[in-house]
Amino acid sequence: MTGSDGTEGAGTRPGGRSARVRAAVHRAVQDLVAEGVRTEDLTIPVVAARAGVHATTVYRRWGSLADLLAAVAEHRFTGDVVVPDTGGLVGDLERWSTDVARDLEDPDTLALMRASIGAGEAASCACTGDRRAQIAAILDHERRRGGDVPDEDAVVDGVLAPLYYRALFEPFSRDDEGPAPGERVRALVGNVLAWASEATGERRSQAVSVSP
Amino acid sequence: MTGSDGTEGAGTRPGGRSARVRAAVHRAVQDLVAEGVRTEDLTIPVVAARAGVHATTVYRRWGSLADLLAAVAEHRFTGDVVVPDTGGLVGDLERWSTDVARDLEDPDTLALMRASIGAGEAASCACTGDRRAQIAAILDHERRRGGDVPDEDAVVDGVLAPLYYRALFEPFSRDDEGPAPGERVRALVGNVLAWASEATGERRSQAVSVSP
DNA sequence: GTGCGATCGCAAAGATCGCTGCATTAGTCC
DNA sequence: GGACTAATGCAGCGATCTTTGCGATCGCAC
Repeated sequence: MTGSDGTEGAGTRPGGRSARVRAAVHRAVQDLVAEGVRTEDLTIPVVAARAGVHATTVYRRWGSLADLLAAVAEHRFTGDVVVPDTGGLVGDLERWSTDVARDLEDPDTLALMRASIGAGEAASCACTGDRRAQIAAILDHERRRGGDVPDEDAVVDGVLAPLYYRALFEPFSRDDEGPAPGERVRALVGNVLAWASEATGERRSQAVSVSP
Repeated sequence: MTGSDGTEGAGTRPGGRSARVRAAVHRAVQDLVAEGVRTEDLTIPVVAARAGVHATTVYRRWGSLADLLAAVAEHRFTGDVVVPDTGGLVGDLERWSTDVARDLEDPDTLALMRASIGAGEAASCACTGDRRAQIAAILDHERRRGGDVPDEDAVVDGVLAPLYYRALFEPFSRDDEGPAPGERVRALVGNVLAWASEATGERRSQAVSVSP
């Protein structure tokens, strides 16, 4: 899911040891966060010790914990979901949304997201990774098939936002009552597509397209 | 939910000085966060100094910064929005959503929310305050008027979630292009009500009610 | 008004963090 | 294979945080 293990390969010397250190530190952050280490106890010396790396290295390469978390979040939330191609828009969106929802169900992922959000705006924005790009790709597929597609922002508002909201602010209702995850995702996708097909006529840019 | 100024109102002595200290500390946290103090620089001694209170007091009463932030967030995000009564469901929802959106536009509020989310699950959930209760109240008003109302979860998914998502993960698009805040809110509310009126018949519990 | 107990301020000690020189290792280029 | 240089390890320092014990203050009940 994470592809290769190093993310900022653009450095001047991305060779063997640097990549190993980076991977170890990233892994350490994810492990610690997953183990439920409180945000205030998650400090650079702790991360360094877990990674088997000297704390100085972490200070020099990432500077602050916020930057480190941002890097880890960006590395974690990009490229982990492959854009599906089931042959139809409904299938693509449902499959993709299910993948996203499953990702957000993971307590480790959620913990990393919380920590990143707390670290600041940059790390926060990194949590959505390339979700918009994935949506755009799915819509483009369908558009090339000649189908009518909803607005990208409509998908963000109608599918992505509810998934993230529930994951963040109502995590308790995960295994309580309520519809199964798959069913919930299908309902959300269905609603978005219903607006779209309904608004192909006049009020497309009025009721559905609610953003840039 | 505690009504008075203190969050842990169940204490043994909620009297004058304790209340003053609590208010001063809460105020200090909000002020510091509003001033853009980085999360890693927001420490208990700093808060105490700003509040004109000894750090020991803060340590003893709140223990950790996470708990303090959780208390402040809960205090901040409850009771700040009065449920409107404009005489109709559309007006009520639009007015309430606009209030919520305006609240989320405030950088201070946003920063506090970020810090709280980073502080843990409890503080995170406190950020939504009694939003669900407010929605339920609005829907109840309309129900008593005899009107058809959408599901509470439909409003959460269709209005609340998009507002929170944008505020958290795409704060940059605040004053860029795109529709005015009011227009955006109206579009979201319009969509939710469109599903509802459309689903009054058969598929109410299928397409609209996507959760418990 | 008086007594009790919770709460707060104060000062000092212990612990941890974050940073800065210097020596060493290990990629990378020729 | 050899030289060059980025990247890491190491030790130590100052600053800050966090805790602890004690006296003083203030709110509450009688």
